[in-house]
Amino acid sequence: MAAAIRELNPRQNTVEQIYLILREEIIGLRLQPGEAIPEKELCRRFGISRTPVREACLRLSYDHLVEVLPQRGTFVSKIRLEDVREGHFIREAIETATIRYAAQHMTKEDRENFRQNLDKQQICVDENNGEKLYQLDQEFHKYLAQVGHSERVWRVINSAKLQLDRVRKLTYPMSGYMQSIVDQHREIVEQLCSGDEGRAVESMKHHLNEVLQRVEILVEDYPDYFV
Amino acid sequence: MAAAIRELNPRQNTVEQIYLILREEIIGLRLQPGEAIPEKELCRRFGISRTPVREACLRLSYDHLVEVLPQRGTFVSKIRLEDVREGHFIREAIETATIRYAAQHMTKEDRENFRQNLDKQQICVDENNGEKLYQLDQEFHKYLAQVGHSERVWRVINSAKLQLDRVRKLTYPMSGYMQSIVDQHREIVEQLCSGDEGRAVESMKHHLNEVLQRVEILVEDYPDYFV
DNA sequence: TTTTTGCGACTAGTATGCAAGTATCAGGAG
DNA sequence: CTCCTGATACTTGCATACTAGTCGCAAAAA
Repeated sequence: MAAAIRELNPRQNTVEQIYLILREEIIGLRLQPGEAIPEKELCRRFGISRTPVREACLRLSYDHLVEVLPQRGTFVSKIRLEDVREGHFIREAIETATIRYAAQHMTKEDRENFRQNLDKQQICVDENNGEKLYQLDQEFHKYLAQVGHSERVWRVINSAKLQLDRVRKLTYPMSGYMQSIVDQHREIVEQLCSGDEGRAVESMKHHLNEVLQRVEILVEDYPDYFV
Repeated sequence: MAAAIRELNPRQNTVEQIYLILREEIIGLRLQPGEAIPEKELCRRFGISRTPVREACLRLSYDHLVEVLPQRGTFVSKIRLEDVREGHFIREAIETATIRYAAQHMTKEDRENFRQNLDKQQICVDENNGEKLYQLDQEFHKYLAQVGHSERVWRVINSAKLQLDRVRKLTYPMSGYMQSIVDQHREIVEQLCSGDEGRAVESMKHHLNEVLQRVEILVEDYPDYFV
């Protein structure tokens, strides 16, 4: 396990900071599925006591990102394909609803923001920058969910796709896939802007489904990550 | 605040038990929106130390059922109508998707279970037993979500409607409303069983929307519960 | 050789005390 | 009378110590 010590801001909520750091490392696969993460080691790493570390681990366990086994240890959860599929089901349901909602509530400013986001995405493809594309991808879907809504809708979507996200970046190197993602995003935006709600929904479904399909293939290549 | 001491099972996870008890009391309005619930008092009440109490409160705060304000106190959250509406949005999106899914995957056993549940609901209406109807209502939607899925889909729906549930029972006394709920449930099941997917979805939307409408009225009658 | 048993080193669960920030209210200044 | 100030009694955040259960290995028994 990585031993890099990161500075925490003592002014901010310690638990939240630890939680975000660990979550990011689990999703980024720097903490691998099945790996043990003893609380004591996390204490040493962050230079704090067990209490906030434990509370962060508990919160991660609510997200099903770690499993806390009493008197045995804390482990990064392995990925269950069943969970990925159910996350997809939930995500598809909400995201198609957000598409319908956005189609009717989008402002000129929203359109402009989407266009700018898409331009940046294209640059990432050209520069083969997967990490940045992932973030812009997140922003894209987040912004879509927030047209007319608070951050809460996005948080539900985000937590539904957590398990998927853990292996999603592994699919980026597939030939032409990053470009394909951006093309699909662009299609969705164009259909939204032209008011073609029905086709925008279908494009979103197709987009999400392809993401799922790509991930399901990974079970063969990375069997250790899955249950 | 209620001071009843409840026995905890020392064999089971303490935090989980506290969490479930408090959640149930918040949703049942025995702990009222805005009310302070100092951790120390909960310690006395359950006869345990602050650590597990605190962890339960943290978890409740992730559900937005309480607000933990550092150095100030822990309070039962007031209800934001905006949150109720967004919860409705999420719930409607997922529950209509579950209807579509159930329409295609329902077994004979499922049909029978729905019928039995509906019969019990009718008895509750006849006996004017709102508490029991609430539970059967929960079971109804839970069972629907679990046709072909694990409990996880239901948990997302349930957490989306948490804020709504906190005041939902207050609408039951409205004249004829309990019967109306059961009638709507019956309509959904009938359309599902006859394979009329589209109309079942519309019935579900109508059902959920009426629940929302009834709750929105309450803001006037119980202003203290809302922000 | 194989199986059983018990000790030791680990783990998370819980209790407790202190640190640090906030609200309240009494008392004094203006 | 009004406003400011400071002591005090709260609150939660965090650190630490202890409890209790699990795992693995070594040594003893079969």
